[in-house]
Amino acid sequence: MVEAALGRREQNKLDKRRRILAAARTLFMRKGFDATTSQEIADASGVAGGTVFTYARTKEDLLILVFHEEMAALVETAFRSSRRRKSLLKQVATFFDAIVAYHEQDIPLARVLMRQLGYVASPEQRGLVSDLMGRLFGRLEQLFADARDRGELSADFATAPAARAAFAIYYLHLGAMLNGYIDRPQFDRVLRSDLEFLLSGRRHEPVPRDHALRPAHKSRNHLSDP
Amino acid sequence: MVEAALGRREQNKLDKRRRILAAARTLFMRKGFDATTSQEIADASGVAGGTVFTYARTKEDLLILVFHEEMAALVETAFRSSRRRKSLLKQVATFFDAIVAYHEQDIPLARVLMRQLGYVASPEQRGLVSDLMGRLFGRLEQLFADARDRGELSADFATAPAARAAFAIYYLHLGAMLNGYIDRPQFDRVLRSDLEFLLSGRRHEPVPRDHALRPAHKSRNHLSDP
Amino acid sequence: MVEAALGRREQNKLDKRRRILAAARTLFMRKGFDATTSQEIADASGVAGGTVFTYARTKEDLLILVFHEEMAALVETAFRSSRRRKSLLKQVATFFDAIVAYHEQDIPLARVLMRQLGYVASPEQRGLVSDLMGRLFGRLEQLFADARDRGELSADFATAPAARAAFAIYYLHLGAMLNGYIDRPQFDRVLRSDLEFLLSGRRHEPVPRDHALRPAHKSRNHLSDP
Amino acid sequence: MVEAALGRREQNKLDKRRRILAAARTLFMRKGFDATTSQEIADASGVAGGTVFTYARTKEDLLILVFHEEMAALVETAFRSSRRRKSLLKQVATFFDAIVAYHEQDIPLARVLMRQLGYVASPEQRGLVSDLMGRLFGRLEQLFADARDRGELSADFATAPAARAAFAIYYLHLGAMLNGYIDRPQFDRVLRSDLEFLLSGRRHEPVPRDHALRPAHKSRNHLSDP
DNA sequence: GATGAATGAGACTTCATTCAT
DNA sequence: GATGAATGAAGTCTCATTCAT
Repeated sequence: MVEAALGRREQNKLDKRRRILAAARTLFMRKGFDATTSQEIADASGVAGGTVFTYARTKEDLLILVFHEEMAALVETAFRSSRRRKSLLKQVATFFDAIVAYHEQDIPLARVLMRQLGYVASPEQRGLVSDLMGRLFGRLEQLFADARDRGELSADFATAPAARAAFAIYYLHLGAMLNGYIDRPQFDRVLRSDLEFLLSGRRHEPVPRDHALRPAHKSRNHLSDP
Repeated sequence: MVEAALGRREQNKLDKRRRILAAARTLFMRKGFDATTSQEIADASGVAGGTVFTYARTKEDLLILVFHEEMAALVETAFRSSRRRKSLLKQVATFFDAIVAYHEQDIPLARVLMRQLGYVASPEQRGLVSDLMGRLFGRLEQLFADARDRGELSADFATAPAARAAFAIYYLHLGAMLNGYIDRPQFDRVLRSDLEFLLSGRRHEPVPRDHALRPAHKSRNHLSDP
Repeated sequence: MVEAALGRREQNKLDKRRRILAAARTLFMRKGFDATTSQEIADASGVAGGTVFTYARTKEDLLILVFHEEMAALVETAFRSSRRRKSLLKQVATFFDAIVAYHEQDIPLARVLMRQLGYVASPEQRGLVSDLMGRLFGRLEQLFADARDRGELSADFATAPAARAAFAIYYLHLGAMLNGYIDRPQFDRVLRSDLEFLLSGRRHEPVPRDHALRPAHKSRNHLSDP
Repeated sequence: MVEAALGRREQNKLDKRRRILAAARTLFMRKGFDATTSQEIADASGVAGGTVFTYARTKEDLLILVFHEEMAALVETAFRSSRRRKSLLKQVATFFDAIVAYHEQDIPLARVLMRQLGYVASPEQRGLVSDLMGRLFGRLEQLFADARDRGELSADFATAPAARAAFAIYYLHLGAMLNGYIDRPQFDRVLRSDLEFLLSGRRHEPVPRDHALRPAHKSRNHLSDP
C-alpha cells in the first residue's frame, strides 16, 4: 500500500522510458534504423542526448526493445487469426502470413530486424530475443497441440520439433524473400509447399467415421523448386 | 638469378588474384572480418591499396569469394563423408556435422559469414550465394533421393522440400549456437531430434523382406526442448 | 550481532572518505586514471555516484588527494634513507632513487601523475601540489644544509637554489625516462653525472684537518651524453 | 636530373602538406589547440576532412609538427640574440628570455605545448621532440663551450651537464609560471638567481691579469622560495 | 592493369558533474 | 549528507572506395 503509488521520480522515469521508446518506434519506421540518429530520438522524446543511453545501452538495444513488444503482440494477433482456420495446415500458413504481412509494410526495417535478431550481442538483447522466440514457438506448438487434440494429428505427434521445423522453414524463406532471391508469390508458394511436406503423412484423414481403409496414396507433394 | 627474379615477378603478376584471396582468407581468420582493413590485405598481397578492388568490388565480395570456394569444397567433403553412413538419418546428420565442424574452428568468422550470407547486397554476391545454396541443396537432395531409390523412403517422397526443411532446421539451430543460445552438445541433440522428427513415419522399415512385424513403436520423438 | 552490524554501518558512514580514497587509489593503480570512472570508484566504495563529489570536487582532485598523501610519506622515507649515506652526493642520489623506485612500480600512473602535477587546474590541487613541493624542496634543502653544517659545503653555500636545481635535474630526466627517451640505467647514469656536476668544485675535501694536499683532480665530470 | 623535377603528384602532395600545416598553425594560435577542430583545419586547407590525417596521424601530431619547426627556428633566434651579450650568465639568461618571450605571446598554447612535449605518445612525435631537444641542448652547450674557450670557464668545464642543468632549471620555473605558481617577475628573478648559482664559483674572474684577490664573498644567492 | 593519394561521411557514446529529492 | 537520474558536449578518426595518372 505504501508502495502502491510510485514516487514521482519513479513515475518520471517510467514516463521517460515510454516516450523514448515511442519516439524510437516512430522514427525507425519513418526513416529506417540507420537513418535515425540517437539524437533525433532524444529530441523527439524531450530528453537530453545522453539520457537515451540510460534506458538502452545502444541504439540496437532500442531496436530490440521496441520491436520485442511489437512482435510479441504480433505473435498473439497471428495466433488468433490462425485459429479461425479449420485445418492445421491453413492455420500454420495463416500464422506466418500474419507475420510476413507485418514485415512487408517495411521491408528495409524487416531486413534490419532479421539481421539484428540473428546477430545478438548484449545479454539484454539475448533475453528479449529468447523471450520472443519462446512466445512464437509456444503459440506455434499450441496450434499443433490443438490439432493433435482434435484428432487431426496422431496422439503421439511431437509438437515441439514440429513448431521448430515450421518456423525454420518459414524463416529460411523469409530470408530468401527479404534478400531478393524470391518474390512474394514465390515465397507464398514455397512456404505452403514446404509446410505441406512437413505435415504430409501425419494428418489423419478427417476421421471418416467407420472404414478408414489404408491411407493408400496419401500425400503427393511433388513440389518443384521455385 | 636475375631471370629467376623476373620469372618470379611474372609469376607474381599472374598470381595476384590468388595472393589477394589468400591474404584475405588468412587475415579474416586471424583478425576477423571487420578488423581486417583492405589496406592490410593489399599489403599482405604485395599490391597497392586500389588493386584489391580490381579483383573484388567490395570487401564483402572478398569474403564471399574466399568462402564460396571453401564452402563449396566443404559441401563436397560433407557429402562424401555422409555417404559412408548407412541410414538416411545418419547421413544427413553427418553431412551437417561436417559443416558445423568447419564453422566451429572459427566461431566469430562463422558468425560473420552467417551474417553476410544472410544479408546480401551485390549481385555478384547473390550469384555466389545462390550457387553455394544450390550445391548444398543439391547434395542434400541427393541423399534423400538415394534413400528413396534404395527403398528407405517411399517412391513418391518429395526430396526437394525435404532438403530445404533439413537445411532450414540445421540453419536455425546453427544460428542459435553461434549466438550463444545453446552450446554445442545442445545443438547436436536438438538437430538430431528435429531431423529425426522430420523423417519420422516416412522411412520404410529397412525392408525386412517378408513379414513387417508391427510398425508399433515407430516414431518415438519425445523431444524435450533444449 | 545485530548491533555489530549497526556498528559496522556506523563505521561505514564515518569511513566513507577513507573508503572512497582507498577505492580510488586501487582503481587508479589497477586500471589507470583515465580508464577509471567515477562510478566505479563509487561502486567500489559502496556509495552513490554523486557522493564521490562531496569529497572531491573533481576526479583529478581525487588523484591529487590520494597521491599527495602517498608522496608526502614517500618524501619522508626518501629523506630518511638518504641520511644513512655519508657524502652529500650519495645522499641526494639516494633521495631521488627512493622516489623513482616508487614511480617505477607503476609507470603509466607515474606518467599521469607527472602530467597532472605539472598541469594544475583547481586551487585545491594547487595547494596540495605546493605543499608537496614545499616538503620536497625542504627535505632536499636540509640535505644541503646538513652538508654545509658538517663542513662538506662552504659556509655560504646557497641551499635553496641547490635544492631547486637538483630537483629540476631529477625531474627533467624522470620525464625523459617516463616518456621513453632513456631507460632506467641511462636515467641513473645521467642523473648521477648531472648531480655530480652540480656539486663539482663546491665540496670541500672531507676536511683533511691540516694539510689539504693538492686539490688537483677534484672535478672530473667529463660526462658524455647518454 | 631526372628526379630534379618532382612529379605533379609529388608537388601537389607537398603543397597540401604546407597548406595543412599553415592552417593548423594559424588556427591553433587564433583559437587554441582544443578549440580547433580537425575539420576546420581541413576546410582552411582546402582539403577533405580525412586528408588531414594522411599527413599527421592525430591532431596532436599536427601540433608537434607545426611547433617543431617554429621552435627550432626560435632556438636559433634565441641563440643569435644571446651571443650579443658579453658574459655567459647574461647569454644564458638572454637565451631563455627569448624563448619565454615567445611563449608569453600565447600562454594557453604554451601550456598545451608543454603538456604535449612532456607527454609524448607516438614515435613520430618522439622523434621530433628529440630533435628539438637536441638542437636546444646543442645551442646551450655551445654557449658554455664558447665561454670556456674564451677563458670564462675553466678548460675542463663540463658543458653538456651544464646545458642540461640550465635547461632543467629553466623548464622547472617555466612550468611554475605557466601553472600560476609564480608570475613573470618572479620567474625572471628566480631563473636568474638559479642560473647564477649554477655558475657560481666556476667562472674565472674576467682574467684581471695580476692580482685576483680572493673572490671573497662571491655569490650570495639568498634566494627565498617564490 | 596498377597505383596510392584523396575522399568524406558521420553519429555514437561516454562520463564527469549537477541538483532536485 | 546522500542519492542517482539526468545532463550534454563534443569532435575524432577510420577506411572502403574512387580515379587521375
